Amino acid sequence: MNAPASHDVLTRSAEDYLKAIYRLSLQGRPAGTNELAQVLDLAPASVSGMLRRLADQGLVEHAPYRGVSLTPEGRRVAIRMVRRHRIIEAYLVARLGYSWDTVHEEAERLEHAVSDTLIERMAWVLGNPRVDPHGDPIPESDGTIAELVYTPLSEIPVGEEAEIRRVDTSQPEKLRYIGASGLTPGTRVRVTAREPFQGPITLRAGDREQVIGHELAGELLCSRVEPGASER
Amino acid sequence: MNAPASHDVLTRSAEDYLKAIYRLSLQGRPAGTNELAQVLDLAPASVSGMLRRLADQGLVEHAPYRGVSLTPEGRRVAIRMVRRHRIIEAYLVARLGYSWDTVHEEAERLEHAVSDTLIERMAWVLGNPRVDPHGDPIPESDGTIAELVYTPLSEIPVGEEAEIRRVDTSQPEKLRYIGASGLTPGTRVRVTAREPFQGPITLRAGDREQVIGHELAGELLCSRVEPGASER
DNA sequence: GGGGAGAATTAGGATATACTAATATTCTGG
DNA sequence: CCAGAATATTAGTATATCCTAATTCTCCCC
Repeated sequence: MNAPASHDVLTRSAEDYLKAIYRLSLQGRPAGTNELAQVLDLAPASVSGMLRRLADQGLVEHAPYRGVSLTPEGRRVAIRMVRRHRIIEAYLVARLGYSWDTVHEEAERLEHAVSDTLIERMAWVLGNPRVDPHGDPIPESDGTIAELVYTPLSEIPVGEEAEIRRVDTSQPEKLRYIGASGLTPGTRVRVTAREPFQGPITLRAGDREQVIGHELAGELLCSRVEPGASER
Repeated sequence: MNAPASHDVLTRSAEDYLKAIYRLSLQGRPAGTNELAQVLDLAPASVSGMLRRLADQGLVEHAPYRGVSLTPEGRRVAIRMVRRHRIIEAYLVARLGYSWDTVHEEAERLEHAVSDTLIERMAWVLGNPRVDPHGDPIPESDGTIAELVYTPLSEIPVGEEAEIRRVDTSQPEKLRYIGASGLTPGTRVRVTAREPFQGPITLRAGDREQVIGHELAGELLCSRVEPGASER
């Protein structure tokens, strides 16, 4: 499938570091040590140590005191992990009755243990889905990933309609709340009001009106719907 | 489900040791260090060390120079691992197109990573199967396991009929050969000849006649079929 | 019942990963 | 342009697991 790749085998830890660095790199700048430590829930000193080892293996580029970024090889590994994670999530929800707020944790462990074969079979059984249950894009097995640019619901102008495409959190409580509010990917909403200074946003989905906080709205990524047109 | 249990969490290694000790204990005597080392593919010295640690944790009873056996707690863990392993095998074969000669390896890794929830969902989706694809019994979630006593095909008298119930190997090549020969669990065979001195055994399955070695026949576990009666 | 053979253990080291505490570097505001 | 804050690294340990080599124990045979 993929992984024509390299050397020996990576440890779980190494895989987690690479995935975290990948995610932080999406912000457009190298990832910082403290930042990584926070995401991985480790002491910064531990991160420093691991970064050196990853650099020795050619997986990251580490300029001390300057941050880390992935080498092409490290990026390949990271994207492979992301593919695994999201396919697992999609599979567990579609075939084993998982809810979208509980899959993350399970996938977090399984992604390190499954074979490439199993991943490809899960993907095949599901018809090679392009997104996971949260709307996150699933990288292709060749490493291609379509990181689509969506607009946070918090930035949709009042009066406009938008379709929720992706929910950018993995916190179970948040996901449960969002799910209970019916704001899952695929839902169309119209912003009917917005209070200034990061204030709450009022929206209408179908015939249901509700108010959500600005921060939460920032995690609901949408595509705008041209009035009377089909978008995407 | 199960695991109302104990202390912290066990490492993969510890789980593997316990499973191996459990398997060896089925022979009716405590497991030896070298024996374990061989099964686990480790140096005997490493096993000695781990046994002490497992004993400290109350999972095994280790009389130095005398062998190890499981404590009730250790046995609980071991059986839990066996349940996981077998449910995973059953699921992969039933739902993801795995063949019986490739599941073992995948299950060997997954059994350490899946949650109890996932295991129970897989079991549920399959209708709580009682055996895995090799005919090995799946322990109940409460730890009950029916280790049925079967007769090796190598001991079925000439002329008698038997039903293959369980195939006692995890070697992929062997399993492929057995599968290709049609000697899977559920198959009925009649022993038509047997050469002395561990010689080959001739058998008829349906209208197909074949000869298999004595050792292989010892790994095909059968229930004898009373002529003209339904057995079990 | 003394020697071995074989089985098992201990001694001493290596690797991978994490931690805390101490130190070094970089940035930033006055 | 420098002092303190923020950020990051190094030093020194700890744990878990494995290894090889050396030692100890058990058992059985002559």
